[in-house]
Amino acid sequence: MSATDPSGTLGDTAARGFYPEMVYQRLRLDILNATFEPGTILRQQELAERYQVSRVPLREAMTRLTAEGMLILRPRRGYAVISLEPDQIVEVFELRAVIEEHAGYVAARARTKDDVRRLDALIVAMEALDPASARYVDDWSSLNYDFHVCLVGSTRRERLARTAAALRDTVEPYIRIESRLTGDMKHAEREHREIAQAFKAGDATSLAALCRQHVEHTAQRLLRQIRQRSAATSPTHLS
Amino acid sequence: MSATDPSGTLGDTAARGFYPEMVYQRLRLDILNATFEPGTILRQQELAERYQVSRVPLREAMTRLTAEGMLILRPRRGYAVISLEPDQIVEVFELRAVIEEHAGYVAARARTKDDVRRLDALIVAMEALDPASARYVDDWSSLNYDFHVCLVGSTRRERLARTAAALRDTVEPYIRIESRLTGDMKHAEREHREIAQAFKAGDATSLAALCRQHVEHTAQRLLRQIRQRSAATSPTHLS
DNA sequence: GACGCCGATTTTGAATACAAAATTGCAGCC
DNA sequence: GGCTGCAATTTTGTATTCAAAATCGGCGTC
Repeated sequence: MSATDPSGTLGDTAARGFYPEMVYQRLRLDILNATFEPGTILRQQELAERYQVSRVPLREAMTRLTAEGMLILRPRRGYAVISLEPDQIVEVFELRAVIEEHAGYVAARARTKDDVRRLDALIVAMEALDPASARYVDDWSSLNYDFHVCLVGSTRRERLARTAAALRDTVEPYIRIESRLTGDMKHAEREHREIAQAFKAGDATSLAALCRQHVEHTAQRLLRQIRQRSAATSPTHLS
Repeated sequence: MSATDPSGTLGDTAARGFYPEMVYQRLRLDILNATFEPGTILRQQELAERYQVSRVPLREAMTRLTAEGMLILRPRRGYAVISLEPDQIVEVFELRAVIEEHAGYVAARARTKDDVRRLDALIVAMEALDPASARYVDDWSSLNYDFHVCLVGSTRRERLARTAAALRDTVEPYIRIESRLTGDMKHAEREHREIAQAFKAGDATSLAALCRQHVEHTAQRLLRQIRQRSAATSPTHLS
């Protein structure tokens, strides 16, 4: 799976100058970063100009993102960034828990020395970031994303990696939005170190459990934040 | 999730006369039925004529199927029906085992009386088919497909259903090809009855285990057939 | 006889053009 | 004041068109 094709949907060619792929990558990042917030309706003309292509390759990228669950299409109305209710976020995390537990189990057995080095390097990079920097949360999120890619990629199972990525992508905007508000990455970093340890040791049972817990804890933190914030935003009926 | 939108990728509208959706449905069935066998290169002009649309909506359908893993795109070369090595088939079934076990657990708790009736009806319909009929395997496969849709649909979890469907779809052509060769559906029918029983009883633990086993057994039967057949086809090196 | 090169043909990718549906804004009415 | 209906505008979906890349086939050469 090449670096420019994280979802592994293309064949073997490098696909230089293949517009749909490039637009897909850029639009995908814009959604993950919540540059286009959940619920945003995406005007085709506008986006085509943003990415400097015609509507044709743009629509191909949107179709792909729709199939992956990051966009929703209402025919003749347009595409919109998927907006998830708390219930749906829970659903995605439950599925992720099941799948990434499995991924952890497989990864502990299939991983190479190189995988171990890469994962460690990512942890070092994350912990080396300056929490006071303006880009802190975004940089951290990007590395954290790579951390998960590295982990499931170590399974050497294309389909598993794709499935896990698609699910992660749908909740990633929510995680980033809340991360920006809290700025607290320490909980995740502790869990990452535990995961890296079991990963290096090749302890499949432990790694599976840790991966599941990591997903569950992430869900818990996220949902707590969302509920707190929605309680604060809508003053409820007792004004 | 509407009957015309099994993958749940569209919004709420009925999408009348929306070509990409129609073409998607038809092409998808043609792949599931192995009308286009794994590895087949799909010529766009030819297919557009087959489905009576221009290449534009056809390509949209193909993009979607590519994202779902049923096609593969090699840019500037064309789309082809995905062709899986035995290893990859194993991978998909392992993932399915994990996911459908989870689905069984959830379904046993979320299912309605109507779901139970529908599942039972499907079993009755399957067992009522005439094994001597020319259409037997195809009709049975179609009902079997609905059986699984009903089961995971009973979880009321869109995302889970979509994920499970996408994985099933990639191996379905192989199952149908082998089913046509053997014509033996009895093993699956016995397992279906056990599943329906736990489903009706709402026994989450049993249903989860049965779903996992059903997937595993299907994989075992399929792979045994494939290996037998490939051994018979290629006479190996000892001529 | 096999291999490689070069032109003709096919096929895909992308832009443009057009048609149809949805949205917007405004006027008139209750 | 708010609602309804209609026209103008916008926006999407689809066909057509064109350009570029890949494939195919024949020819010559080794």
